[in-house]
This record gives sequence, C-alpha cells and structure tokens, in this order.
Amino acid sequence: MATIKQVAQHAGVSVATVSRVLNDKGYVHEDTRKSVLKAIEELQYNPNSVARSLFKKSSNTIGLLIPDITNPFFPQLVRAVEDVMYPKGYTTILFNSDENIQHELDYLKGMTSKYIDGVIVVSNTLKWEHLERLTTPVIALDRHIDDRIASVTIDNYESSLKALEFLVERGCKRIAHLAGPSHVFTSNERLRAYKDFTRKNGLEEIIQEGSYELQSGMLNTMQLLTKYQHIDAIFAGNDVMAIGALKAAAKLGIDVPKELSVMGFDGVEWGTAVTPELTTMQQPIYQIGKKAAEMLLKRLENPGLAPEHVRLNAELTVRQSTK
Amino acid sequence: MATIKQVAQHAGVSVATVSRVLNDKGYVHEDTRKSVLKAIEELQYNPNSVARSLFKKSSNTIGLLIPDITNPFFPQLVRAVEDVMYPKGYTTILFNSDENIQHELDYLKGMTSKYIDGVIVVSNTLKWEHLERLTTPVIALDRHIDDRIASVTIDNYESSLKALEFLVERGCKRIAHLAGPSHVFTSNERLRAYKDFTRKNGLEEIIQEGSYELQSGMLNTMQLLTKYQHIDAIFAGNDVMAIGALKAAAKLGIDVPKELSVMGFDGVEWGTAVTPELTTMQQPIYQIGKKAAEMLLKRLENPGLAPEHVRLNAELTVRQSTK
DNA sequence: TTGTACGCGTTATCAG
DNA sequence: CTGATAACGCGTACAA
Repeated sequence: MATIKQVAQHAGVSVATVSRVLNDKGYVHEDTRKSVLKAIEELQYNPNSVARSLFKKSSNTIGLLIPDITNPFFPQLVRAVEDVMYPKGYTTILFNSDENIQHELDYLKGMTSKYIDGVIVVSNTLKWEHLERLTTPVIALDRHIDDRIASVTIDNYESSLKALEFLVERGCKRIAHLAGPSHVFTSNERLRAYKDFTRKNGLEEIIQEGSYELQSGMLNTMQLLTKYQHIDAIFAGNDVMAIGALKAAAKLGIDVPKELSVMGFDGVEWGTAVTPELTTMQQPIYQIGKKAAEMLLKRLENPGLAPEHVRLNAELTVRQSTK
Repeated sequence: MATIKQVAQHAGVSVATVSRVLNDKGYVHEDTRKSVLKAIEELQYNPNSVARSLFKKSSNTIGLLIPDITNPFFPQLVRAVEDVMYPKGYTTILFNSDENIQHELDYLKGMTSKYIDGVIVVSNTLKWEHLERLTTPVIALDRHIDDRIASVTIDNYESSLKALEFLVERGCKRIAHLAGPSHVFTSNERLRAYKDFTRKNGLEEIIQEGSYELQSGMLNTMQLLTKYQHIDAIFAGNDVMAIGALKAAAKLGIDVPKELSVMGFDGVEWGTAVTPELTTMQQPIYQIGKKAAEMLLKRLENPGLAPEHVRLNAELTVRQSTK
C-alpha cells in the first residue's frame, strides 16, 4: 500500500531515483541504491501495476477466449497457456463465450480498455472484421480465421481420414459417423472427411448429427444401433460423444470392441477413465496451448512479425475400444 | 483508442462534462448531453478501465485461486463464479496454484498491486496470517480457514458417514477406504469419518492412501483387491480415484456392483461417463461456486459485513456402482 | 549521479 | 448547468 513517493521520502531521495533502482535503469550510486532498497523493504513497498499500466499502455495481461471451460477439452489448454505465460510475467484472463458472438464482442471491447496485450481465441464465429481493429496480437486456435491472423490448428480432415483408414484396416466394413454440431468448424471438417472417405471406398454413408455432449452421443448411438443393426464401427466427432457411444453399447449389451469398434477424436482425459479405454485420434492439446502461448509471446516482443500459421499433428492412440 | 479529452474537444465541452454524461452524475443540459453522446459515437470512444482503476483504486476484477483447473472438480466451480460475477461487471482472473504456497503468495501479492477487489480461494496451505493483510474481502472454499474469513464448505465428515451407512445398508461388510493425500483437508475429514465409522461398527479398517488421481486409484485398488480378497466395497476419497477403482475391478474381472460396490465422493461429470455409472456423495459444485461468488459480491458492496460461514449439503447420488 | 516536472486517462471537488 | 484543476501512482525527458 506504500507508494513510490513514500519510499522516496523514507530513503531521502526523489521518486525518480526510486524508479531507477526499481527498474534497473539509468545510473544510481551504490549507496543510495542500498538505502532505497532498504526503504522498500521497510515499507514493504510493492509497485502499483495499475499506475504502471496506465503509463506504459500495457498490462502484462493476455486474454484467453474459449467456448466453455466445462468442456473437457479446455482445461489442459488453459493450463498450457498459463504455464508458459506466467513465468514470463503475464497474467491470463479466461473468458467463456458459450459460442455467443455478443459475449465475444463484449469481451474484445473490454480488452482494449484494459490494455490487455494480446489474445488467444478459439471461436467459430469470430471473423477478420471483428478482430481487425485490435491493435494487439491475436492467435487463433482450432480454426484458421484469416491469413492475417496467426493460428495454430491441426488437420482435422487428414486426421479423420487416418482414423477411418485404421478402422477399415482392422476389418470394419460399416462405419457410422456421429457428427458434431454443424456450426462448429472442426466438426464439419471431420464430417467432410467421413463423407469423402466413404464415397471413395464405396462404403455406406451413415451419419447422425449430435451436439458434442455425452447424452447426445449416447442417445444418437442408441438410435443408430437399433436402426442399423449391421454397424460394426462408430467414428465419433469427439471423445465425449464417443464415450456416450460406449455407454450406449454397454446398455444394449453390445461388446466393444468385439462387435463394435468406437473411435473418438480429441484425446481428452476422460478417454482413459472409461472401460474399455477409448481409441482416439489424439490432439496434442497441451502442445497446442503451449505453442499458441509461445507464438503470442513472440509477437508481444516483436509486434511486427508476420502472422505465422502452424499446424500440429493429431496422432492415433490405439487403446481398447477398437478391434 | 480515443480519450475523454478528444471527445470533449470534438463536442466542444470540457472533460468534466463528458465524464458527467458518461457516469450519469451531476447535472448536464439535454442538448450538450446529446452532442457529447454523438461525439462518443463518432469517435467510438471507450472509457479506459486502467485510468479509471487508478483513480478508483478498484478494478472490477476478482481473483479465483484454485489448485488446478485440470482437476475435473474445478471447471464447474469456475463457471459458476464467472456466471455470477460477469453480469455484475466483474472480470475474474483464474490462478492455478498447484497447491504451491509460494505461487499462492506471489499471486496474492500481485492482487494488491492490481487493485483486485476480492478473492475466492481454495487452498490447503493458506492461513489467516497470509490473508490477514489483504484489505479486500476473501471467501474460502472447501475448507474453513479461520472464523474471520468467510467460507463456504460442505460437511465432509458427516457426508462420508452417510455414504458409509448406505454401503452397509446395502449389505457391504468389508469396506476399504481409498484415502486421498494427507495434506488435503477434505481428504482427512473423509478418512477420519471412515475410521470412526469402522470402529463404531466393529468393521475391519482397511486403508490405502492414494493421490486423488486416476492411476493412483487404479493401482491402489489393484493392491487392495489382491491383498484382501474379501473386500466387498470401496469408499474412495474422491470420484477420480473411484473411477480408477472401477477400472481396476474391470481389469481383474470383478463384477461391479455384484461382487464389489464402489462409492465415490465429489460428483464430477466423469462419474456419469463410465460404465457402470458411479454412485457418489455428490457435492453441489456449481452451487458452491455460485454461493461463494454471491457472498463475495455482497461483501464487495458492503465491506463491513461480518464473515459468513455457510455449509452446503452433499447428497448421495445412487447410480450403478453400488449394490 | 540525482531531482523536477510532466503526462498517462479518469473522476471529483469547487468555483462560477 | 459547466469548466478548471487536483489527485491517483508511476516512468522518463530534461536539467542540474
């Protein structure tokens, strides 16, 4: 609660001198330096971040805009971002948009007035025109928004193809797809891959659209399984739905993986909690967050940098839910 | 990026007047008011929060200090807090301490200099002496830190007793306890209840200490089950370990709930994802967060308030993992 | 090597 | 009803 002025007084110097020792800038005699340090100690002085921000027009804070921390995909991502930002002196502010564009815009607006230094966004609705006016660096996750906005993504299309190939390699012949919601970019990519794959391989196309939630995965699988009894594999749009599929199978007395193979997508921790453990196309979630944070850091230090676009690889993790 | 000064100039008035219309304070003629509004609109003026904070010594921001967002207990809690704070104009900053006292203290220190208006903490290490110096309201979650610090908790001891009673009602005779880490308050309370319960009912005391993690739950259950083959129920210190127990049972070919009942504690979402679904002593996680946020809000508006201590009830949720 | 004085963007007080 | 102006706490030219 002490101010720089009080420290100055206490040490018998001017505020400028205190500021100098605080920031190791300019010359300051070793003796006065010591007495200042002593005063700081005695008064338990702590520099005021707000005043500093006002002057610097920077708050050492970044924003992390995600749909919903309650979605098991995000906790790890958030951790990764914080793990790299905090040691560098940055505080990260989390924001749940619920995919609501109005919330997103509100937040973006607030950022500017808080001198927030940068943002990492994962959003299906934000476009270039919304981000354009920001003077701070932006990193887009999960989805490439615009060439002018740096991004870190994975190839949902290619990865889905690989997952599907694995399924046929293991002898699956009738693969259904539990698609995610159609307003979600990644979900569409996975669906597109499924469609292309089945067409190219002359497989039957069986699609059921869900909502990326557990219940949805379960219910839709029940429908699928009762409607088409010959299905021998399910490729789910995400792990949570895949786990719902596992539950449905258990409920119907269908043996996984003997009678039915289930493939997830994402690699969330839940997948290891269930029995059988979920085979999945695993995104390097922590790596994605880490990479994004690192990119942001780089652009914070060097604002002129051209927008980088990195694409990480998802990796098939074979566990127990597939043949 | 426009400042109040520019708006004033643009509207041909003084900054004082602009400030008045901005904050609806004091008298201002309707005509000048309109022209100011127009200027604001034209310049897309947005008040600068940092400058405002500096003057007001308040940032409309609260801190939320938790061990680890990656622990499935916390996402819901965080959501609850944000859901109540945001509509009231507060931003919440999340902080993961990893139960590291040094991190916690660092963070607390940073708070003061950022004019953060209040904190919600869930910590096993923080004591009165650490919080004493804060001038902002503090709410403790999960654990009662001191009478002088408001808190919202549940009765871990009583609830554990109830869970245990349920198990014996269902005919379980040899109940083992998968205890949580001993440095965690809630974990000790649950353990204490187990000890008292077994003693009072003349039951054998079988305790295995774990770390609240999935692997730990599984490994420790394996040991337990191979070492004491007569166990017919496991009372786990938390849901995650309980799910680990489920996995262990599956691996050993032990039927849950026929041969073994498994009882969790917490009520995290994972519990509904597994098969069989987990019977658990369910904490009202969202409610806890909501209540804490509401209490904080109340104390923010009325700083003089005496510290309130509310205790919420955990509720037995019977699903499929118990007889 | 050190101190003075101004500016960062707001709000509030006090004249007018 | 409106306008100067002094804070808020800090960092940095510019002088000394």
